[in-house]
Amino acid sequence: MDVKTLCLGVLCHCDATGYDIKKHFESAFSHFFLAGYGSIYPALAELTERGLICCDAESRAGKRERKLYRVTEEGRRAFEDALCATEPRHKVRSEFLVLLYFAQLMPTSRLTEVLDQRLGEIEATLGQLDTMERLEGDRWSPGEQFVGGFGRAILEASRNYIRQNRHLVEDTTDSGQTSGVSDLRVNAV
Amino acid sequence: MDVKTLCLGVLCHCDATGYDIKKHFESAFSHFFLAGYGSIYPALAELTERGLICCDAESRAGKRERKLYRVTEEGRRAFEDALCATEPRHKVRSEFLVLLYFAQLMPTSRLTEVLDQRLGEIEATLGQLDTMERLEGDRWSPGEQFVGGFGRAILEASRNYIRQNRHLVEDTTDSGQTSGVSDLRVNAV
DNA sequence: ACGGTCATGTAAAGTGTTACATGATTAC
DNA sequence: GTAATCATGTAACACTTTACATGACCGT
Repeated sequence: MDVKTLCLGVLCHCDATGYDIKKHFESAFSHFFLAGYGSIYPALAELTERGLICCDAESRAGKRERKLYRVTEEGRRAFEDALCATEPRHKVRSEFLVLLYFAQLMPTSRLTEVLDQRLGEIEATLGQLDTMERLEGDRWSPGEQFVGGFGRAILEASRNYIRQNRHLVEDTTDSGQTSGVSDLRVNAV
Repeated sequence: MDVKTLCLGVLCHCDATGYDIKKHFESAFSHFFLAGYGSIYPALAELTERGLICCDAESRAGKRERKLYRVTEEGRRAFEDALCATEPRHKVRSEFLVLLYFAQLMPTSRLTEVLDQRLGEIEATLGQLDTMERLEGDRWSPGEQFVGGFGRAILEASRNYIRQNRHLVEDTTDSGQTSGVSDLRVNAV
Protein backbone atom coordinates (compact mmCIF):
# COMPACT_ATOMS: atom_id res chain seq x y z
CA MET A 1 0.00 0.00 0.00
CA ASP A 2 1.37 3.38 -0.98
CA VAL A 3 0.79 6.99 -0.03
CA LYS A 4 -1.66 7.40 -2.92
CA THR A 5 -4.04 4.83 -1.49
CA LEU A 6 -3.78 6.32 1.99
CA CYS A 7 -4.63 9.77 0.66
CA LEU A 8 -7.65 8.28 -1.04
CA GLY A 9 -8.61 6.72 2.27
CA VAL A 10 -8.38 9.99 4.15
CA LEU A 11 -10.56 11.62 1.48
CA CYS A 12 -13.13 8.82 1.89
CA HIS A 13 -13.49 10.04 5.43
CA CYS A 14 -13.83 13.76 4.66
CA ASP A 15 -12.83 16.39 2.10
CA ALA A 16 -9.40 17.88 2.67
CA THR A 17 -6.50 19.87 1.25
CA GLY A 18 -3.03 18.42 0.84
CA TYR A 19 -2.06 20.27 3.97
CA ASP A 20 -4.94 18.74 5.92
CA ILE A 21 -3.92 15.28 4.76
CA LYS A 22 -0.38 15.83 5.99
CA LYS A 23 -1.82 16.76 9.38
CA HIS A 24 -3.81 13.54 9.36
CA PHE A 25 -0.65 11.55 8.71
CA GLU A 26 1.00 13.34 11.61
CA SER A 27 -1.80 12.65 14.06
CA ALA A 28 -4.03 9.66 13.43
CA PHE A 29 -1.58 7.70 11.27
CA SER A 30 1.62 8.80 12.98
CA HIS A 31 2.34 5.52 14.74
CA PHE A 32 1.88 3.26 11.70
CA PHE A 33 2.42 5.22 8.50
CA LEU A 34 4.49 8.22 7.47
CA ALA A 35 4.35 10.59 4.50
CA GLY A 36 5.64 14.04 3.67
CA TYR A 37 4.50 16.73 1.24
CA GLY A 38 6.89 15.32 -1.31
CA SER A 39 4.75 12.20 -1.46
CA ILE A 40 1.32 13.66 -0.81
CA TYR A 41 1.09 16.37 -3.47
CA PRO A 42 2.25 14.15 -6.34
CA ALA A 43 -0.17 11.49 -5.07
CA LEU A 44 -3.08 13.94 -5.18
CA ALA A 45 -2.10 14.99 -8.70
CA GLU A 46 -2.09 11.43 -9.93
CA LEU A 47 -5.35 10.50 -8.19
CA THR A 48 -6.96 13.53 -9.85
CA GLU A 49 -5.60 12.52 -13.22
CA ARG A 50 -7.11 9.06 -12.79
CA GLY A 51 -10.47 10.53 -11.83
CA LEU A 52 -10.49 8.99 -8.36
CA ILE A 53 -10.64 12.37 -6.67
CA CYS A 54 -11.42 15.89 -7.84
CA CYS A 55 -11.01 19.38 -6.50
CA ASP A 56 -12.64 22.76 -6.80
CA ALA A 57 -10.13 25.53 -6.27
CA GLU A 58 -12.32 27.28 -3.73
CA SER A 59 -12.11 30.95 -3.02
CA ARG A 60 -13.30 31.43 0.53
CA ALA A 61 -14.52 34.85 1.66
CA GLY A 62 -11.44 37.03 2.23
CA LYS A 63 -9.13 34.07 2.30
CA ARG A 64 -6.67 32.71 -0.14
CA GLU A 65 -7.67 30.06 -2.60
CA ARG A 66 -6.91 26.47 -1.78
CA LYS A 67 -7.53 23.09 -3.31
CA LEU A 68 -10.13 21.18 -1.40
CA TYR A 69 -10.12 17.62 -2.69
CA ARG A 70 -13.00 15.18 -2.50
CA VAL A 71 -13.35 11.57 -3.51
CA THR A 72 -15.46 10.56 -6.53
CA GLU A 73 -17.79 7.56 -6.63
CA GLU A 74 -15.16 5.74 -8.67
CA GLY A 75 -12.52 6.65 -6.14
CA ARG A 76 -14.58 5.32 -3.26
CA ARG A 77 -15.04 2.01 -5.06
CA ALA A 78 -11.34 1.88 -5.91
CA PHE A 79 -10.44 2.39 -2.26
CA GLU A 80 -12.77 -0.36 -1.08
CA ASP A 81 -11.25 -2.69 -3.67
CA ALA A 82 -7.78 -1.74 -2.49
CA LEU A 83 -8.71 -2.59 1.11
CA CYS A 84 -9.78 -6.07 0.06
CA ALA A 85 -6.69 -6.60 -2.09
CA THR A 86 -4.09 -5.33 0.40
CA GLU A 87 -1.99 -7.87 2.27
CA PRO A 88 -2.08 -7.03 6.00
CA ARG A 89 1.67 -6.63 6.40
CA HIS A 90 3.29 -5.06 9.44
CA LYS A 91 6.87 -3.93 9.03
CA VAL A 92 9.18 -2.37 11.56
CA ARG A 93 12.36 -0.57 10.73
CA SER A 94 14.12 0.30 13.91
CA GLU A 95 17.50 1.93 14.11
CA PHE A 96 16.84 1.99 17.84
CA LEU A 97 16.87 -1.82 18.02
CA VAL A 98 19.87 -2.02 15.70
CA LEU A 99 21.82 0.16 18.14
CA LEU A 100 20.72 -1.95 21.08
CA TYR A 101 21.62 -5.14 19.25
CA PHE A 102 25.18 -3.89 18.91
CA ALA A 103 25.23 -2.50 22.46
CA GLN A 104 28.63 -3.96 23.32
CA LEU A 105 30.24 -1.88 20.58
CA MET A 106 29.00 1.40 22.08
CA PRO A 107 30.02 3.41 25.12
CA THR A 108 27.53 3.06 27.98
CA SER A 109 26.95 6.82 28.02
CA ARG A 110 25.75 6.69 24.42
CA LEU A 111 23.52 3.74 25.23
CA THR A 112 21.92 5.62 28.10
CA GLU A 113 21.33 8.59 25.83
CA VAL A 114 19.70 6.35 23.20
CA LEU A 115 17.44 4.63 25.73
CA ASP A 116 16.38 7.91 27.33
CA GLN A 117 15.67 9.48 23.97
CA ARG A 118 13.48 6.57 22.93
CA LEU A 119 11.62 6.66 26.25
CA GLY A 120 11.03 10.36 25.72
CA GLU A 121 9.61 9.78 22.25
CA ILE A 122 7.33 7.04 23.55
CA GLU A 123 6.03 9.30 26.32
CA ALA A 124 5.47 12.09 23.81
CA THR A 125 3.52 9.82 21.46
CA LEU A 126 1.46 8.48 24.35
CA GLY A 127 0.69 12.03 25.39
CA GLN A 128 -0.36 12.89 21.86
CA LEU A 129 -2.64 9.84 21.77
CA ASP A 130 -4.21 10.86 25.08
CA THR A 131 -4.84 14.38 23.83
CA MET A 132 -6.42 13.12 20.61
CA GLU A 133 -8.62 10.72 22.50
CA ARG A 134 -9.74 13.36 24.98
CA LEU A 135 -10.61 15.83 22.22
CA GLU A 136 -12.29 13.58 19.70
CA GLY A 137 -12.31 10.06 21.09
CA ASP A 138 -16.07 10.07 21.49
CA ARG A 139 -16.48 10.53 17.75
CA TRP A 140 -14.06 7.74 16.80
CA SER A 141 -15.23 4.89 14.62
CA PRO A 142 -14.63 1.34 15.89
CA GLY A 143 -11.61 1.13 13.57
CA GLU A 144 -10.13 4.33 14.97
CA GLN A 145 -10.72 3.06 18.51
CA PHE A 146 -9.04 -0.24 17.74
CA VAL A 147 -6.02 1.35 16.13
CA GLY A 148 -5.68 4.01 18.81
CA GLY A 149 -5.83 1.38 21.54
CA PHE A 150 -3.35 -0.79 19.67
CA GLY A 151 -0.90 2.07 19.50
CA ARG A 152 -1.29 2.72 23.19
CA ALA A 153 -0.85 -0.95 24.11
CA ILE A 154 2.35 -1.29 22.06
CA LEU A 155 3.82 1.97 23.29
CA GLU A 156 3.15 1.06 26.90
CA ALA A 157 4.62 -2.40 26.45
CA SER A 158 7.73 -0.86 24.85
CA ARG A 159 8.13 1.64 27.64
CA ASN A 160 7.75 -0.98 30.34
CA TYR A 161 10.15 -3.37 28.67
CA ILE A 162 12.81 -0.71 28.24
CA ARG A 163 12.49 0.46 31.84
CA GLN A 164 12.69 -3.04 33.23
CA ASN A 165 15.44 -4.43 31.03
CA ARG A 166 17.80 -1.57 30.25
CA HIS A 167 20.16 -2.85 32.91
CA LEU A 168 20.94 -5.78 30.58
CA VAL A 169 22.92 -3.45 28.34
CA GLU A 170 23.78 -0.63 30.74
CA ASP A 171 25.33 -2.64 33.57
CA THR A 172 28.99 -3.06 32.72
CA THR A 173 29.85 -4.45 36.13
CA ASP A 174 29.65 -7.97 34.70
CA SER A 175 28.37 -9.31 38.02
CA GLY A 176 26.14 -11.71 36.11
CA GLN A 177 28.97 -13.82 34.68
CA THR A 178 27.54 -17.00 36.15
CA SER A 179 24.11 -16.35 34.64
CA GLY A 180 22.33 -15.76 37.92
CA VAL A 181 18.70 -14.88 38.44
CA SER A 182 19.43 -11.23 37.68
CA ASP A 183 19.91 -12.15 34.02
CA LEU A 184 16.29 -13.12 33.47
CA ARG A 185 14.35 -10.76 31.29
CA VAL A 186 11.32 -9.23 32.92
CA ASN A 187 8.17 -9.04 30.86
CA ALA A 188 5.58 -8.50 33.55
CA VAL A 189 3.89 -5.12 33.90
CA MET B 1 20.83 3.59 8.58
CA ASP B 2 20.94 1.54 5.42
CA VAL B 3 21.53 -2.07 4.46
CA LYS B 4 25.23 -1.33 3.88
CA THR B 5 25.80 -0.39 7.50
CA LEU B 6 23.88 -3.40 8.76
CA CYS B 7 25.96 -5.74 6.61
CA LEU B 8 29.05 -4.17 8.10
CA GLY B 9 27.57 -4.79 11.54
CA VAL B 10 26.95 -8.46 10.85
CA LEU B 11 30.53 -8.81 9.62
CA CYS B 12 31.80 -7.18 12.82
CA HIS B 13 30.25 -10.12 14.63
CA CYS B 14 31.66 -12.85 12.39
CA ASP B 15 32.86 -13.52 8.84
CA ALA B 16 30.07 -14.40 6.43
CA THR B 17 29.01 -14.78 2.81
CA GLY B 18 26.21 -12.72 1.29
CA TYR B 19 23.99 -15.72 1.71
CA ASP B 20 24.83 -15.99 5.41
CA ILE B 21 24.05 -12.32 5.89
CA LYS B 22 20.65 -12.77 4.31
CA LYS B 23 19.98 -15.59 6.79
CA HIS B 24 20.96 -13.28 9.61
CA PHE B 25 18.45 -10.69 8.39
CA GLU B 26 15.80 -13.41 8.29
CA SER B 27 16.45 -14.63 11.82
CA ALA B 28 18.03 -12.22 14.28
CA PHE B 29 16.96 -9.01 12.53
CA SER B 30 13.65 -10.22 11.15
CA HIS B 31 11.44 -8.28 13.52
CA PHE B 32 13.12 -4.90 13.08
CA PHE B 33 14.95 -4.76 9.74
CA LEU B 34 14.49 -6.33 6.32
CA ALA B 35 16.76 -6.78 3.33
CA GLY B 36 16.86 -8.98 0.26
CA TYR B 37 19.68 -10.14 -1.99
CA GLY B 38 19.01 -7.19 -4.24
CA SER B 39 20.19 -4.90 -1.45
CA ILE B 40 22.80 -7.08 0.18
CA TYR B 41 25.04 -7.99 -2.75
CA PRO B 42 25.39 -4.44 -4.06
CA ALA B 43 26.06 -3.33 -0.47
CA LEU B 44 28.91 -5.85 -0.12
CA ALA B 45 30.36 -4.72 -3.44
CA GLU B 46 30.42 -1.09 -2.33
CA LEU B 47 31.80 -1.85 1.12
CA THR B 48 34.62 -3.80 -0.54
CA GLU B 49 35.32 -0.94 -2.92
CA ARG B 50 35.60 1.43 0.05
CA GLY B 51 37.98 -0.92 1.84
CA LEU B 52 35.68 -1.46 4.82
CA ILE B 53 35.45 -5.18 4.18
CA CYS B 54 37.41 -7.63 2.07
CA CYS B 55 36.97 -11.16 0.86
CA ASP B 56 39.09 -14.10 -0.16
CA ALA B 57 37.34 -16.21 -2.75
CA GLU B 58 37.92 -19.38 -0.79
CA SER B 59 38.07 -22.79 -2.37
CA ARG B 60 37.07 -25.24 0.32
CA ALA B 61 38.04 -28.90 -0.01
CA GLY B 62 35.75 -30.48 -2.58
CA LYS B 63 33.23 -27.64 -2.35
CA ARG B 64 32.43 -24.81 -4.64
CA GLU B 65 34.11 -21.46 -4.21
CA ARG B 66 32.35 -18.76 -2.28
CA LYS B 67 33.09 -15.26 -1.14
CA LEU B 68 33.67 -15.16 2.58
CA TYR B 69 33.73 -11.53 3.62
CA ARG B 70 35.43 -10.15 6.69
CA VAL B 71 35.62 -6.67 8.16
CA THR B 72 38.84 -4.66 8.03
CA GLU B 73 40.17 -2.54 10.89
CA GLU B 74 38.96 0.53 9.05
CA GLY B 75 35.54 -1.06 8.61
CA ARG B 76 35.25 -1.83 12.30
CA ARG B 77 36.04 1.76 13.17
CA ALA B 78 33.59 3.00 10.56
CA PHE B 79 30.84 0.84 12.03
CA GLU B 80 31.47 2.08 15.56
CA ASP B 81 31.35 5.64 14.29
CA ALA B 82 28.09 4.89 12.49
CA LEU B 83 26.58 3.54 15.72
CA CYS B 84 27.37 6.79 17.50
CA ALA B 85 26.08 8.93 14.64
CA THR B 86 22.81 7.07 14.00
CA GLU B 87 19.59 8.59 15.27
CA PRO B 88 17.65 5.92 17.20
CA ARG B 89 14.53 6.07 15.05
CA HIS B 90 11.77 3.49 15.19
CA LYS B 91 9.38 3.42 12.26
CA VAL B 92 6.37 1.23 11.73
CA ARG B 93 4.66 0.76 8.42
CA SER B 94 1.57 -1.31 8.94
CA GLU B 95 -0.91 -2.12 6.23
CA PHE B 96 -2.55 -4.24 8.91
CA LEU B 97 -3.38 -1.16 11.00
CA VAL B 98 -4.44 0.77 7.91
CA LEU B 99 -7.00 -1.93 7.15
CA LEU B 100 -8.22 -1.93 10.73
CA TYR B 101 -8.46 1.86 10.73
CA PHE B 102 -10.86 1.66 7.79
CA ALA B 103 -12.70 -1.34 9.25
CA GLN B 104 -16.16 0.07 8.57
CA LEU B 105 -15.45 0.08 4.83
CA MET B 106 -14.74 -3.66 4.77
CA PRO B 107 -16.95 -6.73 5.03
CA THR B 108 -16.71 -8.41 8.44
CA SER B 109 -15.56 -11.66 6.84
CA ARG B 110 -12.55 -9.92 5.36
CA LEU B 111 -11.81 -8.29 8.70
CA THR B 112 -11.86 -11.66 10.45
CA GLU B 113 -9.52 -13.06 7.83
CA VAL B 114 -7.12 -10.14 8.30
CA LEU B 115 -7.12 -10.45 12.09
CA ASP B 116 -6.60 -14.22 12.00
CA GLN B 117 -3.79 -13.90 9.50
CA ARG B 118 -2.00 -11.35 11.64
CA LEU B 119 -2.43 -13.49 14.75
CA GLY B 120 -0.97 -16.42 12.82
CA GLU B 121 2.06 -14.40 11.80
CA ILE B 122 2.60 -13.22 15.35
CA GLU B 123 2.45 -16.78 16.67
CA ALA B 124 4.86 -17.92 13.97
CA THR B 125 7.36 -15.17 14.81
CA LEU B 126 7.06 -15.93 18.52
CA GLY B 127 7.74 -19.59 17.78
CA GLN B 128 10.79 -18.64 15.73
CA LEU B 129 12.06 -16.48 18.59
CA ASP B 130 11.58 -19.36 21.04
CA THR B 131 13.48 -21.74 18.79
CA MET B 132 16.35 -19.30 18.35
CA GLU B 133 16.55 -18.68 22.07
CA ARG B 134 16.50 -22.39 22.90
CA LEU B 135 19.25 -23.17 20.39
CA GLU B 136 21.64 -20.30 20.96
CA GLY B 137 20.18 -18.11 23.69
CA ASP B 138 22.93 -19.01 26.13
CA ARG B 139 25.50 -17.52 23.76
CA TRP B 140 23.63 -14.26 23.24
CA SER B 141 25.28 -10.97 24.03
CA PRO B 142 23.39 -8.57 26.32
CA GLY B 143 22.31 -6.62 23.22
CA GLU B 144 20.92 -9.73 21.57
CA GLN B 145 19.10 -10.63 24.77
CA PHE B 146 17.59 -7.17 25.05
CA VAL B 147 16.45 -7.09 21.44
CA GLY B 148 15.10 -10.64 21.54
CA GLY B 149 13.15 -9.91 24.69
CA PHE B 150 11.86 -6.66 23.22
CA GLY B 151 10.54 -8.51 20.19
CA ARG B 152 8.83 -11.04 22.39
CA ALA B 153 7.27 -8.37 24.61
CA ILE B 154 5.86 -6.43 21.67
CA LEU B 155 4.59 -9.52 19.88
CA GLU B 156 2.85 -10.77 23.00
CA ALA B 157 1.31 -7.37 23.67
CA SER B 158 0.05 -7.25 20.06
CA ARG B 159 -1.42 -10.71 20.26
CA ASN B 160 -3.18 -10.01 23.54
CA TYR B 161 -4.54 -6.70 22.35
CA ILE B 162 -5.91 -8.19 19.15
CA ARG B 163 -7.53 -11.10 20.98
CA GLN B 164 -9.14 -8.87 23.54
CA ASN B 165 -10.29 -6.05 21.31
CA ARG B 166 -11.17 -7.56 17.94
CA HIS B 167 -14.84 -7.45 18.91
CA LEU B 168 -14.63 -3.66 18.53
CA VAL B 169 -14.48 -4.04 14.77
CA GLU B 170 -16.04 -7.48 14.28
CA ASP B 171 -19.29 -6.98 16.20
CA THR B 172 -21.76 -5.48 13.76
CA THR B 173 -24.70 -5.84 16.15
CA ASP B 174 -24.37 -2.18 17.16
CA SER B 175 -25.57 -2.94 20.68
CA GLY B 176 -23.20 -0.32 22.04
CA GLN B 177 -24.97 2.72 20.56
CA THR B 178 -25.27 4.37 23.96
CA SER B 179 -21.57 3.95 24.70
CA GLY B 180 -21.96 1.43 27.50
CA VAL B 181 -19.25 -0.27 29.49
CA SER B 182 -18.77 -2.82 26.69
CA ASP B 183 -17.10 -0.13 24.60
CA LEU B 184 -14.10 0.22 26.84
CA ARG B 185 -10.88 -1.04 25.39
CA VAL B 186 -9.14 -3.73 27.35
CA ASN B 187 -5.42 -3.38 27.81
CA ALA B 188 -4.77 -5.71 30.69
CA VAL B 189 -3.00 -9.01 30.12
C1' DA C 1 15.82 -38.40 -10.15
C1' DC C 2 14.20 -34.67 -7.63
C1' DG C 3 13.50 -31.13 -4.43
C1' DG C 4 15.62 -28.19 -1.19
C1' DT C 5 19.31 -25.43 0.10
C1' DC C 6 23.54 -23.05 -0.93
C1' DA C 7 25.32 -19.28 -3.62
C1' DT C 8 25.93 -14.96 -6.53
C1' DG C 9 24.54 -11.56 -8.91
C1' DT C 10 21.92 -7.82 -12.45
C1' DA C 11 18.37 -4.60 -14.15
C1' DA C 12 14.31 -2.10 -14.15
C1' DA C 13 10.73 -0.21 -11.93
C1' DG C 14 8.71 1.78 -8.15
C1' DT C 15 8.87 4.62 -4.01
C1' DG C 16 10.07 7.67 -0.63
C1' DT C 17 13.06 11.36 1.42
C1' DT C 18 15.14 15.69 1.39
C1' DA C 19 16.03 20.04 0.08
C1' DC C 20 14.52 23.77 -2.34
C1' DA C 21 11.28 27.54 -3.57
C1' DT C 22 7.45 30.64 -2.57
C1' DG C 23 4.16 33.35 -0.42
C1' DA C 24 -0.34 34.55 2.23
C1' DT C 25 -2.62 34.71 6.71
C1' DT C 26 -3.04 34.77 11.68
C1' DA C 27 -1.92 35.45 16.48
C1' DC C 28 0.81 37.85 19.74
C1' DG D 1 6.73 43.59 13.40
C1' DT D 2 7.45 38.98 13.56
C1' DA D 3 7.02 34.22 14.25
C1' DA D 4 4.07 30.43 13.51
C1' DT D 5 0.92 28.31 10.73
C1' DC D 6 -1.41 27.68 6.40
C1' DA D 7 -0.66 26.24 1.72
C1' DT D 8 1.35 24.28 -2.70
C1' DG D 9 4.43 22.34 -5.24
C1' DT D 10 9.24 20.58 -7.89
C1' DA D 11 13.54 18.11 -8.62
C1' DA D 12 17.30 15.39 -7.45
C1' DC D 13 18.71 11.78 -5.05
C1' DA D 14 18.66 7.58 -2.45
C1' DC D 15 16.94 3.40 -1.65
C1' DT D 16 14.34 -0.88 -1.95
C1' DT D 17 11.68 -4.32 -4.16
C1' DT D 18 10.87 -7.55 -7.61
C1' DA D 19 11.83 -10.26 -11.19
C1' DC D 20 15.13 -12.38 -13.75
C1' DA D 21 19.18 -15.46 -14.50
C1' DT D 22 22.20 -19.23 -13.28
C1' DG D 23 24.03 -23.29 -11.40
C1' DA D 24 26.39 -26.46 -7.89
C1' DC D 25 25.75 -29.47 -3.95
C1' DC D 26 23.22 -32.60 -0.67
C1' DG D 27 19.98 -35.77 1.12
C1' DT D 28 16.54 -39.29 0.10
